[in-house]
Amino acid sequence: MSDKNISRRRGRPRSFDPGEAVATAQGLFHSRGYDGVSVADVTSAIGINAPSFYAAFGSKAGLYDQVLQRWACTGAIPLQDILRTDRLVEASLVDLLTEAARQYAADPDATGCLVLEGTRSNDADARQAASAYSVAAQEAIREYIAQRHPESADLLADYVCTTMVGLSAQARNGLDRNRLLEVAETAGLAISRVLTD
Amino acid sequence: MSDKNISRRRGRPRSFDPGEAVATAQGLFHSRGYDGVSVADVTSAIGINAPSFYAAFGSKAGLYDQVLQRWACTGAIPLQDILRTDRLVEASLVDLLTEAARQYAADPDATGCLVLEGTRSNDADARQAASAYSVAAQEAIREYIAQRHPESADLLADYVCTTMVGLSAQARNGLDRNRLLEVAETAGLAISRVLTD
DNA sequence: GAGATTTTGTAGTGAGCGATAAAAATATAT
DNA sequence: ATATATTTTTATCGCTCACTACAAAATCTC
Repeated sequence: MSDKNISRRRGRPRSFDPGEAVATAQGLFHSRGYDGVSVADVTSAIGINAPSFYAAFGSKAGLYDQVLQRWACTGAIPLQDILRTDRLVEASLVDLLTEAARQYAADPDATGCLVLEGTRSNDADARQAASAYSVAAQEAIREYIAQRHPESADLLADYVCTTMVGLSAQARNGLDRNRLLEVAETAGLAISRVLTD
Repeated sequence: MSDKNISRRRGRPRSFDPGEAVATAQGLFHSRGYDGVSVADVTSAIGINAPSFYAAFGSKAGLYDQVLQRWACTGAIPLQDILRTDRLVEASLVDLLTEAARQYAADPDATGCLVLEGTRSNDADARQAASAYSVAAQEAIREYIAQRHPESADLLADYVCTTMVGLSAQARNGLDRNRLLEVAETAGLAISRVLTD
């Protein structure tokens, strides 16, 4: 066996790193939304021409799929760290909302939630791709609540998700971190009320 | 003075009623959003050609302005009827949220709030036009609260508006009337908690 | 080096967008 | 009847969009 297991692919080598390209595209999509970013925007940001883009990603929707995957690994709120069994459900849910508020306002050039905003695109493919992640998150939240409060799980999951959607939209409307945090904490009052009655 | 004060305009008469055209356009914009409706969609729905459209409305943004005006007169939630002084502030605000939930899910082909969704358009002009109505509504809510609870007005106005934005988005995500209503009532718990502490 | 393989840059494609020029059509004013 | 005013129809315009055909360039295998 030769000393280089990593035999480089034949042919002309790529002039760009697809991983970095996905990261760049994630920033664009988060900042301006799927519809607000053209393929030309992406290629010029990466520094490549359109054919290189289509050879690597297939289509704009294909790139978006990879951006969403990257987001799930690196950018998403870590639900399993927040929805813990070692504290009250209401404490976890309030933590989730306040963490969302912090994250949605963290970068003034990329406000709101990439996925929640993606579900509002005018492109059916992009909407469906983002919705898959959104639905999965809502279901995870619902099951977490149901473990200890099955009778309130549906309602509270709807309430928490609606609040997160509202926080994301308001972040994009320009509300700053403090105002979002106060809204998140106010929403927490309703959660406590539901779970302690 | 002649017997016909209503002297008809000279020239070829219009083949369509601009008022009805605005109503038709309102339905389209509410259903598919500003970006999701093309001028060709509007003109074919009205049954006219593009030049007639531009002669009457000037531009797509001009039509949208008239749609928003019409919405304010006929479709908006009547804040002055709901934010009354003859009942508790919390009762009015909960009524506002539940009325929003009802209205946002009333027509399955035109879910959510025309204006709140308009503020999320990719077109800067449309965004600004819709935001003017949205900001005015938030300010009216804030001032209503401030009359009796000045210390909570900023926070509660943010909270109520964030909840309404969330309800509108969730209505467009397909949540039915009952689920929206339950979310609205849950949000009301937080309002009571803020105002009675 | 010869041939195979992959990516590159150039230069487009067709479709849809908002908006318009020009002239025919239809009304009133005199 | 003629002139004037307004809207109509027809046929575009220029632009951006997502996407691609094609051949030259760059690397590998042999």
